[in-house]
Amino acid sequence: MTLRIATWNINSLRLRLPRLADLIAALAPDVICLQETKVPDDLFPAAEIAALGFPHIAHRGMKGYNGVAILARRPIAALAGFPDWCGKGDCRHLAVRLEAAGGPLDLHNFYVPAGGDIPDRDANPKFAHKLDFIAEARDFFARVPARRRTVLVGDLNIAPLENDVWSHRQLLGVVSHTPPETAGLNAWAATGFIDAVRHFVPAEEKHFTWWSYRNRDWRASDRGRRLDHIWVTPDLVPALQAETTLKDARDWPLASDHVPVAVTLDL
DNA sequence: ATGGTGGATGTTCCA
Repeated sequence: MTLRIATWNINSLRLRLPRLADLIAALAPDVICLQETKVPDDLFPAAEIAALGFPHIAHRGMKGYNGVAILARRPIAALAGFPDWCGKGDCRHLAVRLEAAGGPLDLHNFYVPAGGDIPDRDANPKFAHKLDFIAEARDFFARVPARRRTVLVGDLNIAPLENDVWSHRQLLGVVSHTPPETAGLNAWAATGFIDAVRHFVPAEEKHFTWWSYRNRDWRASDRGRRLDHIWVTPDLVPALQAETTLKDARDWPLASDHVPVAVTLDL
């Protein structure tokens, strides 16, 4: 069986519900992980999403900011027992178990703090929060030494490789590509994950998933970053079939500043 | 060095 998992920072689920239908039409995913839903749980548009073919939903939202959701065509079971990351009560993580050929598969959906503008943990509490968050995530995942059948996706808000940003040299001091962030993200991944997108796209190629709203012509200037990621445990690498980064979504009407990313697993 | 845009909110915060 094939399982296609998509991740997208939708930047307001209620505003961009029509774009969710576009994503489904374009990628035909089995599971969709969303970040920045910006919708409290009691206002979650579950019926509308069920009507799009995704009746199985896990969501965790709050008013105005953050918020994550996992939408599935087939049943999912929410997983519990995770930290309240950094003790903030934020809605930045959800995990579910999917039934799949060969046994269940765990799926984590993360929205890592953006980290503010100043890349200094003493001057900027948001940057400290970001570094602490990824360190706590690293420590949590390190507790299981040989994790299996696990997929981790999300807006991780860090572009770890030189070609994950439009200019490595110019972004070394910009939050999302600074050495403490990329080292922190690499340490998290090193607890037992493979970068599934770079499995398909050579590290020598520039590859982005986000382009700022503040560029007049995002495609021409192409000052992008790869902030959205899909990781899999090594036992799933032989199942990796394909990767799609839906760059055209950046030109959709009322676009998000992030585009959807998907991988297909043949399980 | 600066400011540029967008979403949710409410007279500003977050990205």
